[in-house]
Amino acid sequence: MNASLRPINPYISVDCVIFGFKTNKLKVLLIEREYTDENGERASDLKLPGDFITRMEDLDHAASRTLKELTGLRDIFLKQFYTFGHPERVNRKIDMNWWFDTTGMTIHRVVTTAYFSLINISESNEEFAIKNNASWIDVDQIPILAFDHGEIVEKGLLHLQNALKNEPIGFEMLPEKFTIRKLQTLYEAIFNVKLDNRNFRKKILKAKHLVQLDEKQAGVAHKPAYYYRFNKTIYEQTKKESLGFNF
Amino acid sequence: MNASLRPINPYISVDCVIFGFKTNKLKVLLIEREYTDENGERASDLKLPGDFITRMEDLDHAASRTLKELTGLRDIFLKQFYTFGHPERVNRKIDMNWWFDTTGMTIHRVVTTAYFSLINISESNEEFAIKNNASWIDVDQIPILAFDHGEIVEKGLLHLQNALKNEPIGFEMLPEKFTIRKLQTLYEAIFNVKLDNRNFRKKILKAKHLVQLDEKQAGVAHKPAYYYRFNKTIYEQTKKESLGFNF
DNA sequence: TATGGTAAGCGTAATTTTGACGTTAACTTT
DNA sequence: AAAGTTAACGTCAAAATTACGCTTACCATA
Repeated sequence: MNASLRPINPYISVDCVIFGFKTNKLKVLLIEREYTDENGERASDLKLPGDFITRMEDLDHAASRTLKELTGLRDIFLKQFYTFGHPERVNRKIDMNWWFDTTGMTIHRVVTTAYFSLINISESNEEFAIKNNASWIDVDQIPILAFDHGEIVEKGLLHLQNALKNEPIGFEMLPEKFTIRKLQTLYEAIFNVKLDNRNFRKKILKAKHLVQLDEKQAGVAHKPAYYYRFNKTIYEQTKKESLGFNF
Repeated sequence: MNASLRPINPYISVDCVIFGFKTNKLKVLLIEREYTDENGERASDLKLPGDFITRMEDLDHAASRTLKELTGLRDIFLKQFYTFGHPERVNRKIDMNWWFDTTGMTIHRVVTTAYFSLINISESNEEFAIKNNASWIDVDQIPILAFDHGEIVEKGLLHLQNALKNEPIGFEMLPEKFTIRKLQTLYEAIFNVKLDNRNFRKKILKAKHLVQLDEKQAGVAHKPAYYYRFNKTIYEQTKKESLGFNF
């Protein structure tokens, strides 16, 4: 993170709103940031994973680099959603100071391009994240964040919802094999609604891209559910270009 | 446009994909750019309206400023859709030279945030645009453009289509008063499909936000159509948060 | 003045989709 | 063995979609 080691472009950064699903809740991965407050005392708050881009680096590359450094993961779902460029978006003393501390440069203004990412939280990548002072915070328990990151998370959630309405990307936050019910609770968490399990099943299976496996749940105190897997090939072949207007 | 006159931020620019509707075709407003080619001869091609942001300027502000300078219009539909930041996105000699000529600076790399805008082409704003060497080009007749602007237009069209599926913004490209059929041809042009007039009417009028006026068409060789107007208040009150998944 | 062409605007009828809910099956826990 | 839970199947009415038929009101031309 020390800019003196790398030739950064101090005008442009990327920030990642990384979503995950744990204990049936939608979570965001946030990093603890330590800084010196106005009384000269050490304090901490939370920020989004992000970084300045380097001199000749693509935005997408900077985002996936950030993700990799934080989680150890490659090739995960990552989509640009908005660029925040208000000249006063970062104007608090503690934020300016933190930039100076981490880059060694006096930075006045940064335009940041935000990405959202979907991750299947696993033990290994969670441990990896914890080592980097990151932790999964419930989306509706997010405290005041550093910079304008609260606004970015909010907008990111809206974009996630919109994306999920138009393409089946929910499975990106689940293990390879998952039950229909698990997918349903994921949708419920993201849209903050209750859905009817029978109708959800009907609707999601009508599209053919979820294939049932032979394997069932085990050890559950009820009729065990079959596991399913997303099949990208089927999805590509069967997706219809619906021209249905929603207004 | 000469940077020596204004304190620009030479790292970040905005570009506007300005859509309009003329003779039942979807058009994009492009500017003729003159440059000196590799043989030292004057040549010209087309580019998107855009500009570097100034030192303390918001991205949205830069975009609407660009729009105002080009069309004379204020308060028109304008929405950010994507930021292009590939380090090699501008690497042709003629493009680099053109930057040098217009800014007086040697510029290596620019990240640009793209907006799309919807305009009701009128005589007055078209004249205004022509004075600035701009002209309305049919979306499926677009030649090779300067910089990576071809790619930007393409992505802009996809975002326009997506936006139009989720909110009734088509009227932004029509006069205050318009017929249902005109709106239909607009949808047909944007999505490049044929629609059934009876079903389109049914669907669009089911939402209550288009209100019929007393005025009819005149001078047409068929039953004259009533004019309609978009009513924002009704739209805000009646829009429903549809949670319908499209996949 | 009559006739033909055209799009407006009304309607109908079959099909598909949605939403609410009933029911049995298959597992664990007590 | 009984109770509790969710899976997975099915039913039914209402709503939305889709494909059309038809009459109306205008202009153009004969």
